[in-house]
Amino acid sequence: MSYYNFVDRPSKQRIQEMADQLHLKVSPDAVHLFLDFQLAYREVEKNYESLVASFDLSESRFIILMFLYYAEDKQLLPSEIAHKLGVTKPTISKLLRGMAQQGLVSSHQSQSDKRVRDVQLTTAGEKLLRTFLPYNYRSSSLLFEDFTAEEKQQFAHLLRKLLKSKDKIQQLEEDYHEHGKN
Amino acid sequence: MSYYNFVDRPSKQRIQEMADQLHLKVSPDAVHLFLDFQLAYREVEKNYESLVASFDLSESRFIILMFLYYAEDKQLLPSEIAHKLGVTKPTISKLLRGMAQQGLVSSHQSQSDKRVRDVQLTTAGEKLLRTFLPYNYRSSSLLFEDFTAEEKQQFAHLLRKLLKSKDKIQQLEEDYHEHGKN
DNA sequence: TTCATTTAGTTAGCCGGCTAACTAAATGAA
DNA sequence: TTCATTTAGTTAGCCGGCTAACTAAATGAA
Repeated sequence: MSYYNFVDRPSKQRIQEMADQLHLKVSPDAVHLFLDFQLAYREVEKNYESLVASFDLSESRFIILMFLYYAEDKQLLPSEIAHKLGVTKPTISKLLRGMAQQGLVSSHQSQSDKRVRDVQLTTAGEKLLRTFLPYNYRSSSLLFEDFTAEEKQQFAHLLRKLLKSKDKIQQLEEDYHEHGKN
Repeated sequence: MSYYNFVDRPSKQRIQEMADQLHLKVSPDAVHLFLDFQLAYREVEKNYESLVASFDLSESRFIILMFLYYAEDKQLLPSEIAHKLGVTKPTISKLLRGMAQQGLVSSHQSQSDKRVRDVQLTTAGEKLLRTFLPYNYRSSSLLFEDFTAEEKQQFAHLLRKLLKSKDKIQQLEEDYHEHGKN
């Protein structure tokens, strides 16, 4: 069975009804648009992750291979990779252990600092990266194939705008912690 | 420390260089735009999930409360909830067990079909839902606050277009399974 | 009426995230 | 030079996803 994220999506009417019931003066458009955004991402990402998985990779593992490929001596520290990828140390620890088992990276204790392990891209890792990369390029190209140059520009603009607004949600959360709970 | 998803993003130049190296005739724009899309979603979603977590909920738990609220007798079967939410049976099984422990739902074996458990929204569950809902509306409103009506319409249009293109990635994967592996 | 098939749900175990708590090593101020 | 502090990494255990394999009950064709 093929699962579709969030099958039962509320209609604008239902969103409006609920808002009225709660005496909220809001437009249902924004809620609906946020759901559209989430759905679009999740459906696209599901197919993208599935493509990546065909190569025995995950998106994170692929990006780690890219980081190593571009690093000096094709080598980085776990903490550097964690920072670049934007994940915590325990997460990178698990990912690298898995990639080492796959033979995509190798790691050795550093001589200069014995707390540290140098993570090295293996030839197998580089080979897999080169095999997958064309598919990665193609997937993005296909995804935006039907977009005009103007539409692509618009989309980038709207995404930037959205990204800037994310702090407002954080602000809302802080307001709740300060006042809302009482 | 505040983590930022995927800190080290490749520049268009780097994307172009790699494409040249692989002799791929692709524009780096699409790859870059896909990364923008992923980043925007993940950053927004991170803050949204954090807001939801302030109410001892996750997005999935919140949506389940909504389904139950709108259901006849405020009651559904696990399999119905799984279908509406678009997740597998094991996932819903875990979620509902957690929500029952929180006291948000209760469940009882059905008389008519003994394989089945009726999941019921509790008064505590409904109360929490009513507390959180205004924040949910506000978060979406804030997110799109700076969008003009036209921009919202454009965004919805572009997201629909993107959603339609997701099948091309699946097609690419099928092509790989058939031909690419040889 | 029986028995193979279907349906509903759970359990085990994996992945990629997280936090909390830990060990080991390096650092730097007194 | 010492020792508190910082830094690097791991382990345990949680969450929300998944697949595979299972049990129990309902169903429907012979």
